[in-house]
Amino acid sequence: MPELPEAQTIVNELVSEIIGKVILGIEVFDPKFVKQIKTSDIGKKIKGKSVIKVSRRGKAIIIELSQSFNLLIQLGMTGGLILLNPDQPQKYIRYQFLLSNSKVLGFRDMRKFGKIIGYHKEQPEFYPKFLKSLGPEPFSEDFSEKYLLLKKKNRSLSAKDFIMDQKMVAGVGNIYACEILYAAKINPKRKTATLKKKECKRIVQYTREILNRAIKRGGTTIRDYMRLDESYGEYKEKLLVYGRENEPCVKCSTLIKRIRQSNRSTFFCPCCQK
DNA sequence: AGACACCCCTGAGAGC
DNA sequence: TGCTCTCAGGGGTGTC
Repeated sequence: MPELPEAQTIVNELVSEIIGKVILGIEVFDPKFVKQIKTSDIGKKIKGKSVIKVSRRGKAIIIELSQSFNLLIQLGMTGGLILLNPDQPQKYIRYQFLLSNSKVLGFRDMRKFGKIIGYHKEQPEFYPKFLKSLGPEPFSEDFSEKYLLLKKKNRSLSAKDFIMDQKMVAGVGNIYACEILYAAKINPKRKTATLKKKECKRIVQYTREILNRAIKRGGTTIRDYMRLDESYGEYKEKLLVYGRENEPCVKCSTLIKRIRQSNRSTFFCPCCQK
């Protein structure tokens, strides 16, 4: 399940592969993936344009092309970009780019939650809604203890739902939300209104720390996520609570509990997280 | 505006 | 063996 570190890993690897390359075309195998612009038009819009920049916003990947045309790629639950080898056909490729270096960059997504949006960055009316509503990046100065204190007010949300809210901060999903709250010693069921100043400070600190550590290890592979070259992320072995129901907490040996919040699994230590 | 339910989608794994 | 059911969850939409 790609969250910020997985998206960043893909971006880091894409940079050396596609910057400066010209897009010769796109083949769309499942038109449902193309949003905001007609599937039949996307090829015309990007053909012949070169890749200027590859970046990330939250969990999404942004490919900037010449003439101010951008592609926003949302990975969804199981999506990923991989360089394709024509000799080894891949399943679940939903669309693919043909590049000027004769390489093919494919979007692989088993469960079809991903999407691609094409837009002119100088036409605000077409600017993706998703990008407009995103909260600050976790590594930016805007994401601070002060900001959290302001945002948590008047909200009856749980701490877990709060840090997973993309409008609050961009890029934290279910796995890292569990890990961040464990490191910050905060019970995921706590109402945001009850969070103290020093707890907000810890959320900021550990959000950055954990996401950074995961990026250094190439992200987390639980089931489907893969890197550009199809290798796996190595952060999974560093997870302290996620996926560890009934295993002893590494700090106090209390068994890790699993509950459901907003229809998603939450893992936490009932003893360490107050 | 916030809270919440529901929908999208496929394969793995459990249970019978 | 093979069928059916449940679960995984990011994000959009619709309703109250």
